[in-house]
Amino acid sequence: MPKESKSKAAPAKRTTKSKKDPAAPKRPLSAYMFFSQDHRDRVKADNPDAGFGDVGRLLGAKWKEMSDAEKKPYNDMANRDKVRAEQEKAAYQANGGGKKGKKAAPVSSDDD
DNA sequence: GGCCTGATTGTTAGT
DNA sequence: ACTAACAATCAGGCC
Repeated sequence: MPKESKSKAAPAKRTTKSKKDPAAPKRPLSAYMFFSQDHRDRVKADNPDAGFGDVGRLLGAKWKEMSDAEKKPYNDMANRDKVRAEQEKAAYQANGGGKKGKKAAPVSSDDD
């Protein structure tokens, strides 16, 4: 069995904050992201009165109820997105990795 | 070498 | 424009 529980699972305090990486390669969306994109309309259709918290909760709840096979297509999308992220990271590293302000682009032997 | 943590993704809707 | 739960994710960084 997979070791999912350990010490992680933060309470709930992150949100788009902090910004240490200047180039921020950004990560690939997760299956949930694609899932929401497709279900956002469906959930809203089922809960036209539901706002964000309601939809979000129901969405996640359903997501867990979904079978791995159901998530498969979403995983596939997330998979392709991951590849996309690879390009970002690659370019990100090619641009300085995570250094401060540095170009670092040895394209030619002599440029300066 | 292995573990962990942080940062990010997208949704909506209100402020 | 941002933030908030919802879940995944994953790669790099640190011991």
